[in-house]
Amino acid sequence: MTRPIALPRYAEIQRALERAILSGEWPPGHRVPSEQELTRRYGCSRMTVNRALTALAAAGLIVRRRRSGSFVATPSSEETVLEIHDIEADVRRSGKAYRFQLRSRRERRATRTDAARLAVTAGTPVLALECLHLAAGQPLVLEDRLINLAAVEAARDADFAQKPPGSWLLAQIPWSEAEHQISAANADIATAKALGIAPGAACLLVRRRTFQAGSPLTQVVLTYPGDRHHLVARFSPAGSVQAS
Amino acid sequence: MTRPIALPRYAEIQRALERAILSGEWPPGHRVPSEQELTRRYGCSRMTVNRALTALAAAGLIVRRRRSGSFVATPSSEETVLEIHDIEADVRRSGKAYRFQLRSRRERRATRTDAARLAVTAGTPVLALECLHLAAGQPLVLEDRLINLAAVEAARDADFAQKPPGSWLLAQIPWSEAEHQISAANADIATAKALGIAPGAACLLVRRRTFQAGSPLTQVVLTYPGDRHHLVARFSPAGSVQAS
DNA sequence: AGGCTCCAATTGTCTATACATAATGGCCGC
DNA sequence: GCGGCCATTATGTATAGACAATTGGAGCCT
Repeated sequence: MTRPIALPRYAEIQRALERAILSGEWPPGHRVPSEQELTRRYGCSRMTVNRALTALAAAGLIVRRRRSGSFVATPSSEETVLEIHDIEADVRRSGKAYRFQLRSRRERRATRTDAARLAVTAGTPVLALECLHLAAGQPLVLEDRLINLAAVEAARDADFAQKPPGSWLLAQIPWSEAEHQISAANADIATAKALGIAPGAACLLVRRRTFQAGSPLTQVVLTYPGDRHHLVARFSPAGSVQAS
Repeated sequence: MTRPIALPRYAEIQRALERAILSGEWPPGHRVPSEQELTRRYGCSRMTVNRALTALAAAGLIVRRRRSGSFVATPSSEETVLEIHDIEADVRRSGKAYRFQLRSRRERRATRTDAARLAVTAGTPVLALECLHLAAGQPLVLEDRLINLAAVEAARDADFAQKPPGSWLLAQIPWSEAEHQISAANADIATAKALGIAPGAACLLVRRRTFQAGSPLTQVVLTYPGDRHHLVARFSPAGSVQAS
């Protein structure tokens, strides 16, 4: 059992705000509590709160304006490699209708393949989900997810037919580390059929593993039609302040 | 006229150290002066110095170790989406033989297509290069590059048959901002032939534009065989990149 | 109404200080 | 020598306080 290690307070604050933003609880434009308010709420000094907010601003999650306050940033319409986004919130934000299909749900003990995908030992209880996200009625991305039930027990009882597992996880489970692998592959028959593209069409694969204090939480493979989607990353040499 | 705005002191320190590192004056492993020392040198408090060093550490330029001090980081051998990468150095680091072919070199005034790719006005002098990087004798990536000769005049006389343009640019030209777009596409006939893969095979496309103070320097499209290559990004919640 | 000034809220930066934490390198006992 | 203990050093986090810069909005004047 991994006891929650005491994070530094600034990190804790940062996490809390981050979750509210990424989960969609605070939509773009929503006003983040002022430093004063957070200082009171978390019982710490303003410098500590400031450090958390400054980091969030550097990460592009919030925008800060003197006298006005801090506001949740409106994400660019393109998906950013550097962040974990809630697909549902993303689609709705872009003004399109969102729909979601749970195509399969299987609870089992990890096979050797599962074990390799999730970085757990074989036999660990896992939940395998396959779903399809649709934007404006058109297939957007195929999600093939494994959840480590040993680490996320609540997932066993969650109703993933109603709420996409990504949204649920983002809202429920804090994570400390993530890893993306991005590659390309030709769509196989099943994938092509699900996404409504030609078999063999190039797809963009985003493989993501998320960890909490070193133990794996979930692994997901997102398959995007290659011609309809791209990822974007914008950055400066040393992560210095961006002039927007 | 933009008069030099007085940067905050932490930013000034950060930039000074950054320059020493990026210019190679301080090689990887070189010990950065301690906070004490910098405090004395810049005549400011330790918190201010600490802020600069913390930012550099977050950006992965330095590594900090208690009791030992701060050291210039050795660039990671992992290919990270977040960094601009010298393909030659990377291949050699992985122990494979590196070879490089300049397939074409054309100097011209920007066509409308060029202008759109590079974000310059049509008519600007540009250099168009196409090259192939090989690792262990096998085609690794196809590079299709445009260089803005108005911004990088020295490129006109550089011998890109000897040194890959990416390496040359990285060594010569400082950049302030970059943008990645990652997508997937099926290989067309020419691409397939160059990379030695089947026509229609899925390829990973990395489109990168680099800027200096707002003006575009270069645009490059890297085409990787989708099955042989992937990009990796490791990060923590707020987007602070972890150097592992 | 329209325009002006001024106040106050909020963020941005900086300082001085304090204590926690990690780890190197030497001291000491054997 | 050798092994373990410990002082020292450097970073990591946190605090309280201060002043600067920006700007939304209230209130005032015309």
